[in-house]
Amino acid sequence: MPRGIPNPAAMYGISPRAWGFEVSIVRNGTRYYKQFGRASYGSEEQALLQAQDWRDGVVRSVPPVLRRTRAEKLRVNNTTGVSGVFCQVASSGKIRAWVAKTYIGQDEILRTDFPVDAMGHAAQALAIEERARQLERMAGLSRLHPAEEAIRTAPAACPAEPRSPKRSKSEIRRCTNSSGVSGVHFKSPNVGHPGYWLAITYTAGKGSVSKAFSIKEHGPDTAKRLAIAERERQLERKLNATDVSTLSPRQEVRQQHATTSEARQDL
DNA sequence: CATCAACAGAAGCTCGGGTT
DNA sequence: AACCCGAGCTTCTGTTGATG
Repeated sequence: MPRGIPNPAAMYGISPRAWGFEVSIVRNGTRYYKQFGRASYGSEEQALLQAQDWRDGVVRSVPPVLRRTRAEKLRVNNTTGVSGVFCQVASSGKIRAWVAKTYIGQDEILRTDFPVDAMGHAAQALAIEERARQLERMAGLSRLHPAEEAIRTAPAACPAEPRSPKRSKSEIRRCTNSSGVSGVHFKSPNVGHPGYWLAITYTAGKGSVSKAFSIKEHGPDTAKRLAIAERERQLERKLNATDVSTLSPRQEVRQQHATTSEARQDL
């Protein structure tokens, strides 16, 4: 999708990525973003559904600013101190008129001139008053994406399709995984060796723990089963040890980020 | 000119698999 | 069992072009 052209409604704020989908929506200078990987949610469909759910939550909980609020905000190039009011200067440098101008819509732009010749010093005050009247006619919220309003005003319906919970990184099975279970692989040190199944789990800052189950001792099926069970125990120990008090500053920031994201989702 | 959607990619974490 | 490297995945920030 070329830049500047809005996505179709279903994909509002959502960009497809090689690994899944990314949601990115900006409200009043704050960017709300979250990524939904295929691997984390089980399938492309689940990743998209959950991306849409999260986006809808953001759109509902953070509405655009009022059009009037936006119109009243002073731009850096404003020279009069009142938004929508400016003076028209003649080529001689003399102020010709004070003007009140308000953009109501594409086919309705309000504009009233107050010539200084006819009205004298009152022209400026009259223009400011006129601008206030013009703003009275400006209603509603800022228009953003064509789909924004429909999403915001639609009731948050119960999803027809069930949502699968997000998996932790440790639970994600890479496309290169050969065993079918993340963190469990078959090892064969050399040609003559019958090999063994290895359960291995990495923990940031602590390195990895691993345990091997020899084919010679347990047989291929039992060794694999034991490795899978060991991997589950390793994950359990890892999750139990991941207490907030033990997190590194960076991890803590991430944890807080995730929490605020979820809180937003609950709004 | 500010704000937004859409896009792009760097950086860091984690895992798989080979090797010792 | 441990180490190492390359690659997958996530997080986060920067850029571009449209719009009002």
